[in-house]
Amino acid sequence: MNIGLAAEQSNLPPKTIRYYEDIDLIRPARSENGYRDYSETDVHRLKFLQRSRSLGFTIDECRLLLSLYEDEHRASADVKAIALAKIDEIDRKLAELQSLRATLANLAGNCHGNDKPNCPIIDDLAGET
Amino acid sequence: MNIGLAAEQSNLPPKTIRYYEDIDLIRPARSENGYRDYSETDVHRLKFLQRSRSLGFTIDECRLLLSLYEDEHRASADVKAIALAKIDEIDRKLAELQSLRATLANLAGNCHGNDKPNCPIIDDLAGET
DNA sequence: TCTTGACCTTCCAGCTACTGGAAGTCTTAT
DNA sequence: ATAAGACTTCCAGTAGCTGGAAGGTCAAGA
Repeated sequence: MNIGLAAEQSNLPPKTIRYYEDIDLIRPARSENGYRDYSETDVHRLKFLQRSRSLGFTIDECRLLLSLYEDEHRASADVKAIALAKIDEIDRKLAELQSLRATLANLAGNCHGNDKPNCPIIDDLAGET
Repeated sequence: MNIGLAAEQSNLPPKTIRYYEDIDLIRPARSENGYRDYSETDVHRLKFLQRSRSLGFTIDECRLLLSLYEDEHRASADVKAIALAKIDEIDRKLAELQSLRATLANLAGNCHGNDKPNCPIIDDLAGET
């Protein structure tokens, strides 16, 4: 099938699919007219990539997951380790965002938000206690 | 003062400070030998940028905040609006990360994590129910 | 048959916010 | 005199696409 249909079925933009080919994540056949020709297997890979990316895995992690996906002798422990590492990463990001949020909420809570220039948010950014 | 000292005082790497000049966030004077020459005011701006960036504001938001910082006739409502918008953005990111985390934790929780190939994480990524 | 429009191709540039490195200049200390 | 260290500019690379230009291909309608 052509890239348009593959895009529709995998829920990925054609541009992204071409990019994935550029970075060797997928290697579709070519029709005689030079068009890319995706097999069902190719579409499975694309869907796998779409889902993996949407769960926050990086391209390199996707590459690894894809190789495990296609390895019949994989150990599920290897897959689980990747997922747990990603959860750790997410937890770190959550903590950071929560801390930022608390700081901003505190600053905004102390700001009158009127037409006067006096502003504790600006004061904080300027390093004034 | 030279860029090294300005870097030390603002807690920003020299490379970053030069980049900020490139994108017109700061315009230091030049000494006769061609070296950048930062005033106390420049350092205040740099510190302001460092703090703003560390709170998650984008460069463009910093540009805006900086203009408010230097505007004696600013309305604190304008500053507060930026902070509240950023909090909203953080909340959206938090929700997304929490959702990702829940999905991954659920998948990992169902995976035996042994040396067998059977793996519900891979199954999910592959779109298999 | 011709044309129009949709789809495909490649290639290049740009996005965010820096960061690394090369090649060369200047200052400072010994 | 020289060597270390700090400074300069410029170019390239990071992640993961996305937009656009210039052109080739294909199917349908007048």
